[in-house]
Formats: sequence, C-alpha cells, structure tokens
Amino acid sequence: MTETPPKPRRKCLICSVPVVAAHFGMDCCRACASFFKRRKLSGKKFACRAGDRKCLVVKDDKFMCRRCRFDRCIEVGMIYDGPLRVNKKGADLMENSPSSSDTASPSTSRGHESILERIGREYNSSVDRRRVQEERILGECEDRKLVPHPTQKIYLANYRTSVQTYNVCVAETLIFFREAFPSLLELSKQERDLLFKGYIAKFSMIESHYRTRKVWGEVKRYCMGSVLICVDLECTERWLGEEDGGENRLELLESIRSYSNDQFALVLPMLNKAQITSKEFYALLALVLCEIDSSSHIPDYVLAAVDEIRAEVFEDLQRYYKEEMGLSDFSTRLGNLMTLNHTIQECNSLFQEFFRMNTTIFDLNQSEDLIKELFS
Amino acid sequence: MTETPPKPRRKCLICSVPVVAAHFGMDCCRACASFFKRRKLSGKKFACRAGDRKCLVVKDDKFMCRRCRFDRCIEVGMIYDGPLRVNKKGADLMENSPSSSDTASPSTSRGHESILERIGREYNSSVDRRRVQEERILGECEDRKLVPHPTQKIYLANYRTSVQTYNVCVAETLIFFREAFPSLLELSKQERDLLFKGYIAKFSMIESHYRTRKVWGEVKRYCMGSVLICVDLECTERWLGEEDGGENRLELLESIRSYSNDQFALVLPMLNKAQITSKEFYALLALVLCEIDSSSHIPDYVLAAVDEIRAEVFEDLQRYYKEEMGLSDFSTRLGNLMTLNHTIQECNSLFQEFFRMNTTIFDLNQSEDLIKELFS
DNA sequence: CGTGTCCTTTAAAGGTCATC
DNA sequence: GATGACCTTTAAAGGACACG
Ligand SMILES: [Zn+2]
Ligand SMILES: [Zn+2]
Ligand SMILES: [Zn+2]
Ligand SMILES: [Zn+2]
Repeated sequence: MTETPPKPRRKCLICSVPVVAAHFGMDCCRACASFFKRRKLSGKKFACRAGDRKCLVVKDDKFMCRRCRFDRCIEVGMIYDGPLRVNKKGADLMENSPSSSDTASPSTSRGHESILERIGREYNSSVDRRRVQEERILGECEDRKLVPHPTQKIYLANYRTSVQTYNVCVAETLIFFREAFPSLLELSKQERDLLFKGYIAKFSMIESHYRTRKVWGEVKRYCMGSVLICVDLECTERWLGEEDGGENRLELLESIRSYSNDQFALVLPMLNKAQITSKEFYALLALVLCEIDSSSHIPDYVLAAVDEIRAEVFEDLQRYYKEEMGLSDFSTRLGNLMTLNHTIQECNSLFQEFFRMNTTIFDLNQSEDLIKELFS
Repeated sequence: MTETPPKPRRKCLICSVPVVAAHFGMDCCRACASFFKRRKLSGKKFACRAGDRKCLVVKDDKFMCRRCRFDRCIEVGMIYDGPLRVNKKGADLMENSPSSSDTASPSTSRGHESILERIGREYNSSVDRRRVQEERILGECEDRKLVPHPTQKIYLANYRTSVQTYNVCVAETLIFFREAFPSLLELSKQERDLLFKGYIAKFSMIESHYRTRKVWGEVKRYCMGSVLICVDLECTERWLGEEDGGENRLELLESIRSYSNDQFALVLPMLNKAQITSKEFYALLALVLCEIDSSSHIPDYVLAAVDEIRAEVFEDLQRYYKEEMGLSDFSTRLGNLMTLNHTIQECNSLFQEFFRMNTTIFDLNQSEDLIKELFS
C-alpha cells in the first residue's frame, strides 16, 4: 500500500549484510556463522592478509581477510564449544538396545559409555559436589566479597577460602579419579595414592585455566581458584591477609607470584591458541595423568596401566574428531592438544618446589581424614 | 544387560529433582520453569512464608515458599524478558498481506507497525549507530581501560569519553525522537526542541538503568554511562581526572555524587521491583516524554499532541499485556510501570539544577553543530 | 487462581552440495 | 579445500488443560 519506509533491520555484526536470525549467540549472517564454525573446528589460524590485523571486514564480493574475520567473530562474543549432538551417520549400530523408553540415553546411542563421556560425566559431577560445599564455605565466611559477574555468583578468594576450597577440591577429585579411571583399582592403594599425588597439581593447573576461560571468556583480569572463587590478578597482594601464612608469609607470596607469572607465560598462550572444546578438556584430564616423569620410581606395571588409559583416550579422541566433529584432517587439533599437554608437564616440573611447599602449608590446615591420609 | 550404575544426572538447580533439559538458560525442571515464567509475567511478589527468606527450596510434596523459590530462580541466573513470539490466537487478521515470501515480517503479521514496535525498532537502531561511533571514540582514546565482562567489550568511563559519548547520544537520540514520534513533526521546530530538551535528561536516566541491568544483571558495582562505557561505582573519583572540569571541578564532583546517590536511592529499588521487559522499557521511553511539568510554559496544543502519544502507548501496552503476555489481570505490571514513570519524573525535578549545570559543561565541549543549535 | 504435565511450534543448530 | 546457499533436525519456548 504505502511505500515501504526505510526500516532499519539487524545487520551481521561481522560483515554488515542484513541478517534474519542469531547464530552462536550473536546477530550474524549464515555465511559468517558457517565460517566461524569451520574455523573453530579446524583449529587452524591463518595469517592476516595485510599483516596488521586491522582489515575492515565487509561483504565486498570475495576476499575478506580470514584472520581478521575470525578475530571479529571472537571480538563480538560468538561462542562455539564443538557439536552439541553427535553425527547420526557416523555412529555404528552395534546393538539395538531398548533404551528408547523413559531413561535418557547417555548422549550417544551406543550401549556402553566411552571413556571421554565417563570422564566428562564424573568431572561435572565432582564440580557439582564442590559447588555445594563451596557455597557452604562462602556462606560461613564473614568477609566474602562478590566479584562483578553478570550471570554467576563468583567470590574473591582469600587465604582462608582458598585453603578450604582446595581441601574440598582434593577430596572430590579423589572420587573423580576413582570413578573416571576404574581400571586403576587393580593397583594397590599405595600406588594409586602416589599417582594421585602427582596428578592433583596438574589437574588444578589445567582446571583453573579451563574454568577461567569458561566463566570469564576473553577477560584476563581474573583467574578461577576453584568453582566459586577467583583471584583478582590486578591486586594479588589482597589474597594473603596480614596475619595469614605464618612465618613463611613473604616466602609464600614470592613463590605464588613467580609460579603464577611463569604459568601464565607458558600455559595461557597455548590455551588461547588451542581453543579446546569441553571434550578435549576431558581428554586432557586423562592425558596429564598418563605423562609420568621418568625419573620417578614408578613400577612398570603401573606405567602399563596408565598407558592403557592413554591408548583408550587416543582412540576415543580420534573417534570424536572424526565422527562428532566431522574432521577429515584432525592433525592440527590433536597437535595443539598435545603441545598443551607437554606444556603442562613442563610447567609442573618447573614448579615442583612450589607444590611441595604448598602441600606442607595445606597439611597444617587440613581437617578431612581423607586428605590427612593422603599427604602424610 | 548389566545393572545400571549410579550415574549422576543433572538436577533442578531450584528444587533438586532430576531434570532433562535447560529452561531460561539454566538447568531446571519444567515445573520450576513454569513457576518462574508465571511469577515474572504477573509482576507480583509474595511474602516469604517463614519471614526470613531463608527457606530451603526442595520438592517436598507441596508447600515450597513462593518467595524463596522465586529468589532462588533469580540467584541461579534464570532470565526471562517476556514472550519471544506473539500469541497467534489473539492476533486479529485485518488483511492477508502477501508478506510471507522473502521479506521478513516485522514480528507480527499485522499490516502496520504498532507504536511500541516502532519505538523499539528506532531505539535499537539508535543504539547500533551509537555503538559504531563509540567504538571509534574509544579507539582514539589513549588510556582506555577494559572493564572485566565475560561477553562484551565494555570500557571504564572517564571525563573525556563521557562527554564525547554523551554528545553522540544526544545527536542520535534526536534522530530517535524524530523517527519514533512522527506525529510531533506537526509542531514547530522550536516546540520540538523544547520538548526534546526536557526529554533527553529523563531518557538518559532510564536508559542508563536499563542498559546497566541488561549488561550487568544483578551486579550493582557498575553503572552504564552509554552503550560501551560504564562507571565503577566503587571508585567514582577516578572518573574525573585531576585536570578535568576546570574551575568547577569540586562543585561538579559534588553535584555528580549527590545526583547519583539520590537517583540510586529512588529509581533503583523501583526498577528492581518492576523487573520490566524490553517492551515495557519502550513504553517508558514514550511515557516519560508525556509527563510534562505543569509549571513549564507549554502551549495547550503541544500538550494535546503528547497526550495523543500517551493514549496510543497505553492502548498498545494493554494489547501487549493481554495478547502477547497473556495476562488477564495486568494491573500489577501497569502499576509498577506507572510508579517507575513517576519516580523518574520526581527524580528529574529534584535534579534540574544538576542538569542545567550539566548542559553548561557540555556546551563548552560540544563540537557538533546540531548540539550547539539545541542548547544555545 | 496457582500449579505442574503434556503437546505443539519454532529458532537455531546440524548437514549437504554446487561453485570457485 | 574453502565458501555459502539451502535443507533437515532438535532443544527449548509457547500453550492447553486437569487438578486442587
Ligand atoms: Zn556476515
Ligand atoms: Zn587482516
Ligand atoms: Zn525444580
Ligand atoms: Zn521463604
């Protein structure tokens, strides 16, 4: 009837073409959504066409700079954590289980759960348990301070809450360790405890970075100490109160500073480059267990047991890359993941001193019998 | 085949029953999701059954405290901003337009756009324009500081960026004013400018609170100054640099402090209570224009023009409540919205001094001819 | 009315394929 | 092999209704 007025419509936040729906949490066109997903999946990063990473990203018939287009996607806040559902075609039909009734299937139609599924389930379950306990710890803490986060209740860590949540973390991760790697139950309790003692430090390291990225995205100011607490990296001195740490106070502060500085210098760049998915993180939770320092006196049959786990993880990881992610060439992703694995190993070796000291400190404060037993 | 192992499943974050899917962004059961939606829609708040707002919310056959259940929903981060799509049944079929082809329909199937749709469209369009210009302003600012936000790039406001973004806001809001209220084009330019001069302060006030809630949720530490910049309320003194503000520096600081303190005391509680949806915000953008101080010397025919807008908004608002929100009794929501409207009016009257001074300050810095013309 | 179960609808994710 | 148009599938939102 009347002439159509110039109604402003939504535009693609990446390339400015008109857009009808949201993709990956942001207003963008289907082409940019496809592009972002492919780039995330492949794991490859390209160089900027101009070299200065300042190309304008607009739909000017072909030749958008791939690096700058991807950077723009990250900048506007698009998120993609790997496929949500598994590829129907690729899945083999080993048995026709009658699981279609009321009980929810464990995300694939296969009869038994894969190792990555099991690790993921047990990890998330341990996080749920830790969250409940941390809520209680923080509820009892008089001077708790909320950190500004728009969607979650996150608190500033202090010495006391760090020690308490770490104790909870150790206890719950021990359960995770038992449930996620049941094959290790064939070893003696002593051997398992030795493995766990070497594991918990590496676990804490990768978990901290993983949770930080999950909770804070591209924000570099905070570092998650556990499920509900985080450290403000711009005022780390606030973490340790004047009366905390006893006679080791200054020493402790210096250790922590050097530990975190070097860790951020080593692990963070790798983690940013790898952009790992949740499933890859679950794989990492197993792979760091399987990297055992050859200088430590571990019997061969224990090494054989972890090698079995490593092989199972690699098999499942390849299946994940091929079937679920639909990658024909997954060498880049696997390479990134393995580099990350070795970086963590390296970082862990560098700071064994710190962790030994750490263990001593936490020993003084521990209340749980379980932990006393472990670190005696 | 084998006995089902005790696999941990997801639980309702509100009442702890097993849950199969997410609702409103969080893992919760369908009952809690329904409950949350109904409570959000109705706008009513109930008193806590025990009085201390500390009831445990668990599915123990009837009698969950409604207040504590709702509080828990907010706490875990559930979000609901009114129905996403319009009720098909309620919509009248005035014409059968051939719009079903390629051009996207303007969210309802009605031939012409309602006033709230128009205001919303023009408001969002003005925000898009401001975002582009603010990105440029901040790109040129040497000492810009990112505020930690997991999904958006938000910067800390300083005196310079505040002035610049305010100028952009005035210019773009003038366009919004013209496009959203076309009926006012029948008035003279002088009359429209007079209306706009009274409008811009109230606009800034409600927009600031609306954007703060949208960007920061329940976080009370930051207050959005414009689209991309915000003030850290825990160190407001950083906002004004040592050399900013000229001879009025201390006076200016004091004005701002008292202005913001009182505004937060008056407007914030109402806004938290009302929990307005986007559409209600659009209605408010019109309603605050229509509240004109009787002491000002505005001709009757101008008052008649804004009264026409007010009537149109009320009509559309009722249609929204009835048809889109499906409310049979919308008195609580409308009451909350009107209280908010009057609180803003009251707050505006209280701080006319501040804004007069404000205008003078911004006059000294303005570069756009448009603004010079307006505030001469 | 307020609640919770169940069914329908749809926005956004997954997947395919011709083109370069 | 990368791209983007064009289908197919599904998780989560809307809506109806029986119960108290
Ligand atoms: Zn695009
Ligand atoms: Zn480039
Ligand atoms: Zn529930
Ligand atoms: Zn209660």
